[in-house]
Amino acid sequence: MKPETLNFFDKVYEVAKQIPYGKVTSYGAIAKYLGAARSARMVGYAMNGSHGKDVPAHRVVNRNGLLSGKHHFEGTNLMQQLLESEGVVVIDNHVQNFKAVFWDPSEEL
DNA sequence: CTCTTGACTGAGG
DNA sequence: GCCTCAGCCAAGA
Repeated sequence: MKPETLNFFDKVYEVAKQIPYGKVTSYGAIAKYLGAARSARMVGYAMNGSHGKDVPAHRVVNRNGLLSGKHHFEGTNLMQQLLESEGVVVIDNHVQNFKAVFWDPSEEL
C-alpha cells in the first residue's frame, strides 16, 4: 500500500473518526475540509473501504440528511438504528432536525 | 489512454 | 418539497 494513494482515503477516515457522538456530517463537508470540495463523491467512495476500521460511517450522510449509504450496511435499517442509538432522530431514512445534529469539520475542527 | 461507475452537490423547473 | 440535469473527481477494467 503506497502512502500517496492512501492519503485521500486516510484523511477521510481521520475526519470521520472525529465526528462527535450523536452528531452527523455530510460528504461535502468532509470533502471541503480536505480541500476537495468537488470530491464529495470520493468521500463516499472512500467510505466504501471503511469497513474493518474505526470509522463511524453511519454518521456520514448526504447534504439532505438522507441515509444514502444505508444500503452499504448490513440489513435494511442498521444505519438508522445506529444513529437513533446515539440520540439522532431518523424517520424514513431522513435525519430529523438535521441542522441541529449537523457537525461541520471546517467549523468545529 | 479511454470509458464507466458512484455512500455527492448545486441549480433550475 | 420533489424531480431532473449537468458538473466534479478518483479508481478500476
